[in-house]
Amino acid sequence: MEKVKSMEKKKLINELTQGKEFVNQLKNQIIGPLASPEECDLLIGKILSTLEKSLSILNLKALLLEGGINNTNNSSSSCSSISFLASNNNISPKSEVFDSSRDQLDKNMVSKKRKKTQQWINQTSISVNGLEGPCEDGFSWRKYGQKDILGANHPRAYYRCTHRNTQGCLATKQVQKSDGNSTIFEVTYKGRHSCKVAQSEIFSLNNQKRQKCNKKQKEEMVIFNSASPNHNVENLNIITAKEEEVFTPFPFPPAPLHIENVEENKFFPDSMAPFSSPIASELPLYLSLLTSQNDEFGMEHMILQSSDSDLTELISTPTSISNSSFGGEGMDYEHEITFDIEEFFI
DNA sequence: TCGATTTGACCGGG
DNA sequence: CCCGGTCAAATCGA
Repeated sequence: MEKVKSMEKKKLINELTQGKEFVNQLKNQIIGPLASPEECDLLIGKILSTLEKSLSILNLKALLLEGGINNTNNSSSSCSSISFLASNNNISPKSEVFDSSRDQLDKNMVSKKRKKTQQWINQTSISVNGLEGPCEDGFSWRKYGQKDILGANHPRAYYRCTHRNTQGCLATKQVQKSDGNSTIFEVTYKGRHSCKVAQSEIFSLNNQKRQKCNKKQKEEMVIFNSASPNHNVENLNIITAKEEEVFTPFPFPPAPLHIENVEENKFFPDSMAPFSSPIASELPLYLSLLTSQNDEFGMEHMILQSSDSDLTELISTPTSISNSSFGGEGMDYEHEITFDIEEFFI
């Protein structure tokens, strides 16, 4: 295990160092008078590649961690279950769901009394042209409640999928302004979209995004190059938010992120499991998607969280083709895995 | 008129 | 009994 850690560390450092070099080269290309679009494109490709490899390594690490927690090291059938802490800035303020789930985890060590639907926490910071609000995520939501939460400065809003009645889509989300930074919205997704409308939108938008990906990356590079040297995350958020109308809204957290109890992998036949092996062939594509999402919506981090899902609720969800593509229903989540880069190599 | 939002009431877990 | 989550009637607005 220690050897594996050491190797991963070296690989990761190597990849990140390479990436840094490529960025420097790109910087010189852009600033220099002989900037050629082809070379920039090539460098961007290299940078993305190193980042993807780094993420792959991080994914592998998370899987190993999960195995350690589970004490059932069947990582070959596990899905990645990572909380992405993209940077140390804007560390998440205390997340209630997160903490309660941590309690849940502790309790689960003793008993499995209560089951909850799976949930994700997505922090967004959007402040564009004086307008503030959580970013669009590609789905249509209907607000059904608002509640003042004890100890929180801001009320929590409850949304459910607009297609709940028509298609029985049981996805819900909760939106709450962060206590620490009122421009940050903590969005907690619960359940899974089963509505066809939303998913077809997502698929078409994702396709559009892939086509425009390269072009967009160039644009971002230019934007960042012209930005002040000490631009921060807020800058990023503003830039990415402005691009929202052009690029894909943040889709519902994709299935491969879900934590899955190894023993219950029956919901993921091998042929369907997005991470049937720690670094599967689909991984680069998936990671590419993932990083794109992060870029576009300025997520300071995206905490993935698993808890026990409500099996009965999930079973009642109408089945559709796209359901399976979103990761299979009825998974019974047992564990919460958080991923802290700082502790990564301890 | 109809769909979305607001908001007080209600429910259930802890 | 407290608190988070949901319901549903009232209200809004396009």
